[in-house]
Amino acid sequence: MLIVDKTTIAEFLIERIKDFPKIGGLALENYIEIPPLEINYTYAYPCFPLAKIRKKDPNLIAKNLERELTIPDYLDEIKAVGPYLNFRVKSDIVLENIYNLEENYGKIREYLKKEKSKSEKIVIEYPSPNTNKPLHLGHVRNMLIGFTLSNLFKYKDHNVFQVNLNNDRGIHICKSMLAYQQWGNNTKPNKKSDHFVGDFYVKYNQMVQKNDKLEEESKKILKLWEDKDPQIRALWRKMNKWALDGFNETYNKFGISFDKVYNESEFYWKGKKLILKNLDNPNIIKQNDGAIVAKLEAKENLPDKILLRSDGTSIYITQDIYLAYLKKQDFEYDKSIYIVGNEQDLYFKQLFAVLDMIGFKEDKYHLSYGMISLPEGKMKSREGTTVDADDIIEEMENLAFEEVNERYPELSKKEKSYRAKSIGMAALKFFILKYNPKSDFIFNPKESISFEGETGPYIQYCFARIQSIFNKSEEKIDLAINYKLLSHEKEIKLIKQLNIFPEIIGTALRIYGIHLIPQYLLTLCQLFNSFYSECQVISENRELEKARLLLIKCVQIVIKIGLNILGIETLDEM
RNA sequence: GGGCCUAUAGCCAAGCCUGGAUAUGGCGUCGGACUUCUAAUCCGAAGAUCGCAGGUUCGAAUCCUGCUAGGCCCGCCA
Repeated sequence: MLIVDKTTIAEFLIERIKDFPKIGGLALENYIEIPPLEINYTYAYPCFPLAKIRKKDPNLIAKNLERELTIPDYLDEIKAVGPYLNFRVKSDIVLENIYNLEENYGKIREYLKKEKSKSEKIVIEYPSPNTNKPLHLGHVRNMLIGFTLSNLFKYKDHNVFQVNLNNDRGIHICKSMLAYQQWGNNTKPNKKSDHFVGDFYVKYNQMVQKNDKLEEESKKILKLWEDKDPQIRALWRKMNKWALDGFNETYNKFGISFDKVYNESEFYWKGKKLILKNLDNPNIIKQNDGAIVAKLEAKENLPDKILLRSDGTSIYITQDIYLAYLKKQDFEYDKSIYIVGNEQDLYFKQLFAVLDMIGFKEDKYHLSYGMISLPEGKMKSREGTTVDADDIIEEMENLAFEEVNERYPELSKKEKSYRAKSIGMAALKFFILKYNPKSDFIFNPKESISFEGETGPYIQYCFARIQSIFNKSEEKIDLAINYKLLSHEKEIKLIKQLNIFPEIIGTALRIYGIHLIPQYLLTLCQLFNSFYSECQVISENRELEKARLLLIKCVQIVIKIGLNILGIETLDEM
């Protein structure tokens, strides 16, 4: 087995071109690019830098290189096109690699070189909800990013620990509690229990408009809570359980589980000691009013940050500092990742700066994702104008059920709802994951719930179509094919796309760009569908059929790897 | 007042890290393809001053500067 990627091509060129321009510090792979889709070559070397050195026309240099270079056995062709030197990798190599490695194909470089890019311990913290209201679309994005990133690290053989932090105390919780005390009549949930709790949070915010005394009342409850008033604590435990029970149901729907769940209420005061211990640090100062502040302005060019209130009590960052140590102690991690929205960008810069300042120089990363808003504007949980996580799942599944029902009315109800669940979740997950996590986007409920175009079901459909061909074909799939037969333009494009999959996986991990995987799958499936409509697989020509079967088998393998990482199921029929 | 982010066809996005081939898809619009492996599909057409103005470069959507518009954030909330 042999790997041919950008690095391979760059190594090949560097060995043979004496004046190959080595621009400082770049990784080898950066000299080579993947040509645009319409160019039927796998890799390209642009000759402009050489042209500069040699003071010659890049077109001419490309032509000369084409003549001078002996084609290595892993390439079909080296071809000068304008100022570009293009390379085409042999189909045999690509298809054999995929067929032999199967689910491991996406990590072929590590696999073959056995350079065992050492397995790291990685802690990923998400979605860290407040326990006073149900999960909404923002949490859905958070969960999908966290889950997918975890899968991606796991796929690359890292040791991933998923942890969740329940923000289960504080004034916002007390507001829901107050509303329940006032208007709840001590009733039990008559609906999904976190929704039941959330209704009281909305109720509070409605009522506080008319009666601003409620504000004070909720502060009283907070005080009572902190004084460990038994009745308030009992109410708090009861409502928190309702909220968390509801969350767990939703986590289950997404297939998410955690290695450890932290509750803010169990340690929020513990950071205090840590801060006080660092008072000898010249940048951590006790002000005249007693508050402790981290001076970040001079050194870090960040606003100063209060670490402890003037009355000595802790604030949010106090416990986050403690939690950083706690996670290190619990997992001995190499890297700690926080999945948190971009409205907290500054907060995390400050948190990390403070941690560095007090000697906690661990590898920390804030994966900051953009907000989802609705066509009419921002979602506000206070006003209950959010897109609810459970509702959107249900809506997607219902619509998928209708679609399945329309196409295959004769199927059993059980089979219909099995497919509907799978397709509905695929649509929801893919819709959110195909966007760059860093950018904001607008969720238009009417247009978003679609099973056509750039969607999860489109990818699933592709998989099922391939499966259906396997069911019909009498030929055996194996590597004993005539690779020369795969010469149709659509086939060449497909093989080119298959070849770059491991590099996509590598880049996605390096830049935390998990959207690269859905984007890649879309292109792959578009190419497949285009191939499908032009090239008949099952055929009188047995040799051709065998060749094409192997090709689409490889497509199916890669789709499966990709969807697995996204937490999307494949269906053999749909 | 300061900081960060964003701006790509009617709409939604990819591409920006690492400058390179005619700016890539989808939705919508118009036209076409099911007696052939699943039409949740495919093919074709129309549709882009890549926010504006400069700069760097052989070459800029991509890098730099300024400007405009929008979003988010800015010491005792979480």
